[in-house]
Amino acid sequence: MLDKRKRSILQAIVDDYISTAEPIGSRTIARKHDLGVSPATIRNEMADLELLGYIEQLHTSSGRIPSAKGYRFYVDSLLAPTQMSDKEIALIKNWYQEKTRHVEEVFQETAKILSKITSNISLVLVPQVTQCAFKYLKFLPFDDCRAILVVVTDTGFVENKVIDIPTGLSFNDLQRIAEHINKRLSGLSFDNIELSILREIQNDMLINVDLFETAIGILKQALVVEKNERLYLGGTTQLLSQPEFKNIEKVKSFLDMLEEEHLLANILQNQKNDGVIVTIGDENKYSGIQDCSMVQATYRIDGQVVGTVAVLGPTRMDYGKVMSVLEFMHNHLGEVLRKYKV
Amino acid sequence: MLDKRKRSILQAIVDDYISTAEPIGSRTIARKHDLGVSPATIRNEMADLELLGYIEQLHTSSGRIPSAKGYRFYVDSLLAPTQMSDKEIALIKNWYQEKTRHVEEVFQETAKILSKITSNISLVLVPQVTQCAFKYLKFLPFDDCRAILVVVTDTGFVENKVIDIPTGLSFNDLQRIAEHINKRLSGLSFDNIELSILREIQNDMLINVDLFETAIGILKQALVVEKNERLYLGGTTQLLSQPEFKNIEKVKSFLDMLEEEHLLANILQNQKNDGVIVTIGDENKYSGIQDCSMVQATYRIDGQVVGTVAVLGPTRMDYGKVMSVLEFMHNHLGEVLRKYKV
DNA sequence: ATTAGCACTCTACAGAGCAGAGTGCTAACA
DNA sequence: TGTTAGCACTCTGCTCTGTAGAGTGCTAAT
Repeated sequence: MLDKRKRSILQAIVDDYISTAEPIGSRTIARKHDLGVSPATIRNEMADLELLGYIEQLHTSSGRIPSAKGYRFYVDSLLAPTQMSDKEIALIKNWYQEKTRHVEEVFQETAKILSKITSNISLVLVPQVTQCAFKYLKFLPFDDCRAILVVVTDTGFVENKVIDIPTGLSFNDLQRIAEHINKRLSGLSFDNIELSILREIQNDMLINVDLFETAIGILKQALVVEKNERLYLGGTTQLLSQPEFKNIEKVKSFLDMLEEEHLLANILQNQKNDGVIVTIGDENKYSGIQDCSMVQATYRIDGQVVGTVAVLGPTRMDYGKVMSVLEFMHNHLGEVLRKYKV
Repeated sequence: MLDKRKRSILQAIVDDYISTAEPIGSRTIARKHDLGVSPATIRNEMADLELLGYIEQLHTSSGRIPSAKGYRFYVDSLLAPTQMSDKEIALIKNWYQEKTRHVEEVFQETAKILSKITSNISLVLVPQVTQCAFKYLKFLPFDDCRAILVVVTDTGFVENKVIDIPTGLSFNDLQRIAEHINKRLSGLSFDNIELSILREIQNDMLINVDLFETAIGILKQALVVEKNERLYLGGTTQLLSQPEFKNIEKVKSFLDMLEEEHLLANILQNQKNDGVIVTIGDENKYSGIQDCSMVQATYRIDGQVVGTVAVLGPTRMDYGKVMSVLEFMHNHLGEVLRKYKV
């Protein structure tokens, strides 16, 4: 365990580096932070800290910057848990009120809010429909050869698709099929709708196999659609403001990486604990972001975890601020979704 | 009118500059293009071309680059109209087939295709629902206090929203309201649905003013939703590959500008002619893109222009390629939309 | 244990010098 | 008269050099 002075010095280094992005020297610390000791003493302490692996040097005569281990210690032991100010909270609530009418907009605006406040990239993982329960589906008339299929979940997600009516089927047939399916599937989560159940329904109905396949195909298609586009990204342009992305090549490869949406979605999905989690540098499993840090938080509807929000940025990020914002989202995003959507 | 040799030289300059992004000197032209004259002669011709305003010099001893006027002449008189190769066309068609299931995806993938092929930013302006005709609306049950409103247009757009059932109204009341509205509005374009008609309906129905206001409010809300998000952007990261955006500040201000979506949407909407249009440099009205060029093209469904696609990039863009791709979209996007959507 | 002093190291920046590419002008040539 | 070779000139971009500034580690004194 570090003694008090070492902790103060480490804290000074991390704080300063986060705000200036410049390596910190012993004189700077002595000047800015009143530790009551001379730069020389600080130098000795810094040499110790470097030996212990908490800070690093870019070259022999440069100041020190925090290592991943240093950030980790800072986040775990030095950072006083802060809350967002009432003013900021009011601002966010107002933002939601003004800009969101649709569910999708809540996710999108959440991504915008997060990136705006933290000046970093934000990710919002949308609840997967497969975790919701099927409520009913319904066919609406469109014209002689087409109909509109509407699928409704218990959480109020509504998905629709214009479909061709299979030849040989009347609109009434479709309605009968819908009724049957609804009777059997209503209340089941999409994850639990297995082919076996669908087969049963088919037997019950004694209808032509082909027609049934078509109907199920349509249902599946609607589900596929819902699965897509379930990750909202925000603030990719914020990158350009960060000094670590002065190099345009770096920006490019990073943005290309971001387009591999499913990878990011996987990372977010794998969060086990409920709450705010910080992953620093090479603690990240996914190599594309090993020189970045990610702070993520789950959010819940009716007490159940349905999705994750996250902020991704250079390891040199304002952990205090980012964590407080995500803490807020962790506690309140469910409420917002509830209020605006369903 | 320029004589043949001047035209060849101008063409050489534009072609080379488009592919290398470097100013072109007289020797380079003599070497690469077999014009049968010495660099000195070319120098004289270039001096003339500069005087006439077709080319420019960055500093006294640099090579020449095309001016806006030069590009204009190139596009109008030097560029042989090219068509996309069969291979490319097959590639695009295949892309649509694999990646698009939903209408929205057609727009999104169109943006991706355009930016990928042209290495520039692409814009896809989605048909506004207000140009379509209202077909019908329908309420679907959700729970005791909420219902789902579905609005259907004649082109197959379906919009839905979960709404609170106004207190005092039963689900049956909603259905009666829907029937009435459908009877009166079906077939009208959204642009033509004026408040006056809505008032008439209200009188017909002899229902409580408040309730009616609520119903109309809901309808309007659905329309507002449809109006949003009608511009798809693609390939913003392509910018970073262009040498004119080496400067990171430039990239940043440009991306910020792009976020003002409505401005871009306006530019695209104002296209009067049906077909492919090229706007070079300061021919652009909107100052944010006056050092860029934009190539835009309308697309049609059933012969009627419903939207615009465009490619935006530095004036130094491959006009031949961009124009051929947009020509293709002009002719075929309607088909694709028709095939995949309705 | 702390600190002042000192020699040393590394970066960032500015200026000098040079090679390379390009130009305009002039005079010679077909 | 149109074309060309030759030449002096200009501007950029690169490398090299020197210097100021910040920072370090070590040593010896407090």
